[in-house]
Amino acid sequence: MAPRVRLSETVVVTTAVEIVDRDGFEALTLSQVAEALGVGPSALYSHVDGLGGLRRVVAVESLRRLTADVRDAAIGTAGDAALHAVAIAYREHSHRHPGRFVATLRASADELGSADEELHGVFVLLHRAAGASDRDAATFARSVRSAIHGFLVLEHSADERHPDTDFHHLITTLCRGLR
Amino acid sequence: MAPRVRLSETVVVTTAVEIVDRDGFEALTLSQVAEALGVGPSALYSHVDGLGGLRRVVAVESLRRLTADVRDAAIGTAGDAALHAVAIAYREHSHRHPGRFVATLRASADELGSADEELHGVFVLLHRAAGASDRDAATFARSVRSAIHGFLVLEHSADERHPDTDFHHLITTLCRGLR
DNA sequence: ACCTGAACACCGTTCAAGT
DNA sequence: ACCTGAACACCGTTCAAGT
Repeated sequence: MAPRVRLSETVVVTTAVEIVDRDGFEALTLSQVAEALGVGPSALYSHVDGLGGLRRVVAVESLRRLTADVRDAAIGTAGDAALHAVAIAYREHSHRHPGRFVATLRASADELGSADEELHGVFVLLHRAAGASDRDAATFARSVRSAIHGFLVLEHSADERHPDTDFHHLITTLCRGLR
Repeated sequence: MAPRVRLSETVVVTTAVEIVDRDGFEALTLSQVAEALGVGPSALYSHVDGLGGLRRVVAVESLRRLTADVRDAAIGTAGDAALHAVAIAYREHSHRHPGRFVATLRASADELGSADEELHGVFVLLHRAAGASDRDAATFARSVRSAIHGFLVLEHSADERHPDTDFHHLITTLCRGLR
C-alpha cells in the first residue's frame, strides 16, 4: 500500500501548531499529530526528533511568529510610545495564541536558540535607538523583557485577564525608571 | 499481607517534593512517589487526586515555602532596601530549589489559591508600609512581582545564571519608576 | 478506611519489513 | 528515503478483592 501522504518537517510542525492553537500545549502528542495527518506515530520520526523534538520546533516556530508581531508594532514609533506599542503587541499576541505562548515557556533558551535572541534583539534595538550603548541596551532589554514577560506569565496562569491599567502601570513605571 | 507503611497526604507530598528537589519537576510521577514509599501507584489515590492533584499540592507546598523565605527577608528592612532584600530572597530561593520553582509555574493561580494570594500579600504590605493606598498597593505589587517573576522565569529557562548586575538594574529601575 | 493486584487505555519509541 | 505495523516499556486510572 502506497503512503497516503507526503510528509515533511514543515507540514508536521504546521499541524502541530494548529493542535496547540486549538487544544492547548498539553494536547500536543505524537499520536494526535499523526492522526491528524493520517499516518502512524512512528512515521513522524523521519521528520522530527520524537516528542521532545516536536515540542522544540513548535516552540521555535511560536516564538518566531510572536517576534514578527512584536517587531511590526515597533515600526513608526519611538521612545516611550514605542515601548508601549511593543509591550501591547506582545500581550495581545499571547492572548490570541495562549497555546503557543505556553509552548515557548516549556522550551529552554538554549532550545529556542536564535529565535530567543531575535526577540531579545528587538528590545535591544529599541534602547539603542534611544541612544544607549550596546552593553547598556542589553541590560535594559533584559529588564524590560523580564517585566513584560513576568506580567504575561502570571496573567496566563490566572483564569481571567488582568486589568489593562495594571499593565499600563508596569510599562509606565519602567519608562520612568529607565530615564 | 499487612500494609508495609501508613500513608497520609503529608508523607505523600513530602516525598513528592523530595523527588522534585532531586530530579526536577518532570520526574514527578505517581509511580516514582509510590516506589519511594514502597506501595503501588494506586495506593496514592486514597490521599491525592491522581497526578493532577499531586502536582497541585506540590505546587502549593512549594509556593508556601518560597513565600516564607521571601517574607522573612522583609523583616527589619524598609523602603527600597526592603524591596531589594525581598527580590534577592525570591531569586536565591528559586536557585536553591529549581524543581519547586518549576512546579509553581505549572499550576494555575486558581489551583495555587491562597498560597498565591499570600505571596501577593507580601508585596502589597511592602507598598502599604511605604504609604500607598490599598488599591495602589495592589497595582504596585503586581508590577513588582511581575518584573521579578519574569526575570526568574527567563533565568531558569537559560542554562546559566544571569549577571547579578542585571537583576540589580531591574530592581533599581523599578524603585526609581515607582517614586 | 486503606492497600493490593489485576486489568485497561494511552502514549512514546524502536525496528524489521515493505515500497 | 519514507512509511507501516508489530512489539515493547512505561504510566495513569479504575475497581474488585482483601485486611
